[in-house]
Amino acid sequence: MSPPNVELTEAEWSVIKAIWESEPCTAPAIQEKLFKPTGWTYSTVRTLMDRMTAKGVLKAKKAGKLTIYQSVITPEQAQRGELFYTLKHAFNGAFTPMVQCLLESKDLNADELSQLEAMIKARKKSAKK
Amino acid sequence: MSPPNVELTEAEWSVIKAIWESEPCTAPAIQEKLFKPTGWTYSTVRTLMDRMTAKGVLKAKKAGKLTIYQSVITPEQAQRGELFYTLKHAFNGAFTPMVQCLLESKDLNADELSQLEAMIKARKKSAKK
DNA sequence: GCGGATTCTTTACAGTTGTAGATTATTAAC
DNA sequence: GTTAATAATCTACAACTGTAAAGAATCCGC
Repeated sequence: MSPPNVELTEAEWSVIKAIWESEPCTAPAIQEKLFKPTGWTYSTVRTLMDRMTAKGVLKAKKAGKLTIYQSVITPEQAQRGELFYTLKHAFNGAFTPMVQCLLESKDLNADELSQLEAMIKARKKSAKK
Repeated sequence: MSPPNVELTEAEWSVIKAIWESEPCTAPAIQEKLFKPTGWTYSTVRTLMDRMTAKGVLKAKKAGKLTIYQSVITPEQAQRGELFYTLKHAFNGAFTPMVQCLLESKDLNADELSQLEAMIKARKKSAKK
């Protein structure tokens, strides 16, 4: 059934990041992890997780009385989803301007820039063949 | 008052893009422009524009009975806003992985890659000094 | 098997977003 | 001046989001 179309809200991002770090996991465990940064109660986290399950980005299985959750999408899939959303809406799908905007906005040091260069070189090689 | 915090929804992106192309402009004009791709009625477009004005991304001025709209943010500001949102949520603020994800996802041709390389080189130069 | 702890379920509610109809005001044209 | 066109205002409403309380179920330890 192909990777589901990823569209995560801000709160859902927090949740799925916590899940990725410790799946399979339960809602109470995630709530505990998120409590420090967000202050969310169990109800809140549970609601989010159930909605995400309904959306297809998580899957839930009952083990006795516990509900065990797992992500259906990988971080990479989710990241790509977000990035493509932005690419499409904000940049009309134009890739180069998007990178340019990034380059101009962030204050990158020489190291980071070199790293990017290396990445591009590598890419060139593999693409070319 | 510094550039307002930009957070545009999907529909709002459509609207502001149309506005950028022809501001200052009226709601009927924008509705007409958007009708082809979206099918939105005047009411819809007008509501969006007024909400955007309330949010501070547009400004409206009455000229007789007409309301004339203008954007308060530039495309660059809006793009940066989106990009930073994604950077923060999906990539925990890590720039390099974000570019990497882009490089891996899109099938870029040699030309595009060279262009990126050139951009980085230019950046290096100006950053270094 | 009772009681406290843990987890789950149900319900709620305010704010935002996408969408638009109905009604009113304004204006330009006769 | 009356009318047709244009534009504006007001109101609405369902879906989605962020947030959570209240109550019910279950389980562990005694």
